[in-house]
Amino acid sequence: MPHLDRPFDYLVPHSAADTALPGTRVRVRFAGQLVDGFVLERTAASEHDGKLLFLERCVSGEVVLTPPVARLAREIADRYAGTLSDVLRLAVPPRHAKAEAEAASPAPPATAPPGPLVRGGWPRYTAGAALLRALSDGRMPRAVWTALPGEDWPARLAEAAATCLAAGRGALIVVADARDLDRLDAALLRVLGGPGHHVALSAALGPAERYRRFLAAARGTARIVIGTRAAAFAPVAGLGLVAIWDDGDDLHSEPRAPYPHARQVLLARAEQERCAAIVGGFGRTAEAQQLVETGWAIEVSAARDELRRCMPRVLTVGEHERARDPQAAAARLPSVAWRAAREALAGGAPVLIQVPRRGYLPAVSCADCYTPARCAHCSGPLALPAADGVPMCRWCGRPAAGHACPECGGRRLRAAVVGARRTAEELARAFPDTTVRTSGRDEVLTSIPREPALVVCTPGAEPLADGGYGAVLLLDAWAFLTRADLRGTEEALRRWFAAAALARPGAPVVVVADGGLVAVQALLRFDPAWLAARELADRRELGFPPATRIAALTGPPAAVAELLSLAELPPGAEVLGPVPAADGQERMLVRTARSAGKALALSLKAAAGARSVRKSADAVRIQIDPLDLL
DNA sequence: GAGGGCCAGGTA
DNA sequence: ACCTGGCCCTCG
Repeated sequence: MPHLDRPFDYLVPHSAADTALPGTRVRVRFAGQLVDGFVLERTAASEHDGKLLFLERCVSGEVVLTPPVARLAREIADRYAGTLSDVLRLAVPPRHAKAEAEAASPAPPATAPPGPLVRGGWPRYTAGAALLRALSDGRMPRAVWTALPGEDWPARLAEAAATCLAAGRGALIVVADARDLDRLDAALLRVLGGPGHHVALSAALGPAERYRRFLAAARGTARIVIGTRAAAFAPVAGLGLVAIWDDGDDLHSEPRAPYPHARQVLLARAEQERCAAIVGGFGRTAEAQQLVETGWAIEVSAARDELRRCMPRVLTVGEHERARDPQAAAARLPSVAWRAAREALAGGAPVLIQVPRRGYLPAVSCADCYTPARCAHCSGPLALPAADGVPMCRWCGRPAAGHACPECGGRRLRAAVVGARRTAEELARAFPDTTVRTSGRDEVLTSIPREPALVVCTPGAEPLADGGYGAVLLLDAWAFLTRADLRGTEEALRRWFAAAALARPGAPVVVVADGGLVAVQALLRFDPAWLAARELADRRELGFPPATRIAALTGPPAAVAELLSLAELPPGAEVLGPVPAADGQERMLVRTARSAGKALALSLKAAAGARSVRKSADAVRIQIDPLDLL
């Protein structure tokens, strides 16, 4: 409960004096019932005037909530207007007694920790060698790292972590998904020369294995922890470095209350534990740019001539050229893309084709008047799941067999957006002798061999190609940029860079979008920093995060209004809305200066506490700087 | 969330 | 005199 979000004092019986140490789990009687808790601190006296109860029971002597993590969780709860226990649910995995017992005698790492490291691939970057040197000296460098195209980023991060370990400190690296985690895991095994020094934490592990690995970190057996977003809270003994890869990926944003973002958790941690930080990616977010512009972090990116050496050759096909291109009308590929693909295949290399949408025809419109085809029931967009299928609503799933256009009565449909499956089908016809593979949500390919093939993928599912792709085609690239949200441009570029980074140096990257678009310009220059600086400037102008702090309050209108009436918002707070949200709810926004962000969150938390204490019905969701706002 | 005290307004 | 519901508070 938000109004109960504070520590409570208990007496420790003599029998528990050596067990109930800070960070252990206990059971206590609270308001008459038995509840779970963590020991936060042991003190000689209590400030509480009333009488104290004894701890009911020590659950285990295992220290699972180390004092630094407890402090971190408190700060994150405050920043996101949430409760400590909400954050702890994310931070500390459920206990698994068997795992705890069997791991009682931890198997130490098979190999000795690595010595001071080879400088690896970092000297290719400005300040790269200095970054490693600082890590190895145990200092706390902070870097926004923009990786070169084709970079073996898992190897670089593994080198940074190993350098920390050699200097006697731990490291924590967070990636977006299981695929990236596997790659990083493999890189660490290589660089560290074997298992034992590191653990990989992810939600996909079973409860026993998850807890087992968590304990290896908590006990300091494994000094390097890698994982997906929740690992940002993992205990790491003597933390020397936190790092996040691809911080623009939506997956770094936790979908459960209080909705923290892994980047922010790690940055808070770097401050609190006075350790080094690396925010890396092929692209750059406005948030990372802000770290550079405020001087919090330094920029680690390639010198221009180093970039030129490994940069692909970016070509654009705009809408005008497309319209005049007879082949484009007939098939999916503009002739520039067609030629690039053919040459790459002839040279024995695979070709990557990124399509923004999966499925067959994920959006269709009237063949006569181009009106988007919508569901008669819920107005959702109609899609064609297969060549000979019946159109279906993408929102409610109802088939729309008898669809007739409300504008002109036409019954024929045409593609409004072409999906990955349909693209693969068309390419198979256009290149009859070539293997066509697909990689998307349903089946993601990790890597493909060094041989001619067409690889159709949706963003984020690009397989690695041994030796790199001979050409990369970014089809329907404009589709990203028509998204109404603010992050559309940044997101488009992030995905294009991720795909283009897999091309061989000098190989063509064909982007089907107008060359005048800002995102396309950034791709042509291969300069994510330039786009990020523009993005950040735009956000400043519009008053959006990270230039400001915004809280989104979502719930039934009366509940949202009540919360706002109870909140003592910091001076200068600006209330915007309401806008309708799902299920008859509505959403209000509260905007403050960044410097008032903490006060904003605390005031909303206090108001939520007041609502909770008066047992107000209907929850209001409080989100700080939510991604879907942008 | 549970339990309890307090008060207003009802009923026996 | 007693019951009920709403309101508000505490919980160590």
